[in-house]
Amino acid sequence: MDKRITKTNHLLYDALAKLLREKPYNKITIEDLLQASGVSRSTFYAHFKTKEEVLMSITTMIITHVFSHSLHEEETHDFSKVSLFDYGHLITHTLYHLHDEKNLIEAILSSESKDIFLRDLRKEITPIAEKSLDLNILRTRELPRDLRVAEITESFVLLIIYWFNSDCKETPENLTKYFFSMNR
Amino acid sequence: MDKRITKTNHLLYDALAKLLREKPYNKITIEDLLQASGVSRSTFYAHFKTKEEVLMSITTMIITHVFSHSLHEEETHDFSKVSLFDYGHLITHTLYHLHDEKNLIEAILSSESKDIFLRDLRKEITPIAEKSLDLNILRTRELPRDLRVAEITESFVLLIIYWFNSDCKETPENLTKYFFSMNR
DNA sequence: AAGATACTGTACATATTGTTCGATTTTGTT
DNA sequence: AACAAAATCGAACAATATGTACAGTATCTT
Repeated sequence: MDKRITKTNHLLYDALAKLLREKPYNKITIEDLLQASGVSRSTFYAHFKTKEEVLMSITTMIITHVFSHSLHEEETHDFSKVSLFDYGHLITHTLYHLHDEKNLIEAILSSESKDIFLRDLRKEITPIAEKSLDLNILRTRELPRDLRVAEITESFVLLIIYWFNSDCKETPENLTKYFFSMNR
Repeated sequence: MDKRITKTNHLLYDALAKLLREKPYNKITIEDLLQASGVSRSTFYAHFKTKEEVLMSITTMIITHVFSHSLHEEETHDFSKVSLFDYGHLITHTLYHLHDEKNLIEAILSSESKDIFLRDLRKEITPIAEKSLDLNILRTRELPRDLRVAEITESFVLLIIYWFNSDCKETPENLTKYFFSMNR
């Protein structure tokens, strides 16, 4: 990948993160992004069509990083033997990775762009939740499968929101405990 | 209230609902709203500053209607005696009211405006969830209070999303059962 | 019926979006 | 080190959207 492209991307990422702390996402214009990043208009449009695409690009970057070790990617393993302990460990691990991007995630979660980020996050978590059900790691409950999957997914999302709302004070280990508290 | 204002409001509501079925919320401009509603530019700005305000106005209208009989408004009653049966009945009742606005809610939930609607919905449900915890109608679990409140609130939101996603096929009574399944 | 209030239509200033293109700088490659 | 490819810049421009102002008309309330 060309260095220049990576540089431009990060200039825009940082600019958006900075702007998100100053004003609501809806009020941020592409113009603002150009100003704050120093990237020229023509360069911007060479990469993105809208500011939503910039945000989605950030989101994808974060999620790719955070979930690089998650359950659903390790297809080669024998998951019929995954224990609750392993599973908990995976969650804890994921939370630590999320913490690496604290600044960026904080900026996103404190704005209306939050919903776009969470939408992508849910998309990533949902298949993991499905697998967890199939492997009987988490209980079925007396619910339609769709609803139960959504419930598991959302419990994780709520956890993250809670965590960042309280400035990541609690330990990932504690949060993992909460997750099981919600899903046993 | 002046008839003309009500009329203008509903012209805009209907226009937004119509547009939401045609294109994503972000792509809808005030210009579009004026075209589709037949309301003049100056009249629009006499009532609203942004299209978000129109959506919030719709949301408020729906929520006011739906929750007019809910738990947190009947302060005069003696809720130390509220039974699970009464509580379930209240949920069922609320769902029936939601169904009255099926068309509008469907349009909103199928678009990105969904998040704005759900934000207001959560704001309405949260105090009810808090009260339900205080009255021991729903269990505490081993969670920080904030997180448990969010969990209860979200279970109701998930229920609604699930319901409308499946075109409101299931009965409110069934959904109420699901709600307790998630919260016992 | 009369005064108040809301609506329309037009006009206009300003801001934002999105595209184009030639000149310049940086990069990856040999 | 030199060259070709690719990315960026900057400036200019058309098209669209936002937001305001005001004079005339229609409608409501009492």
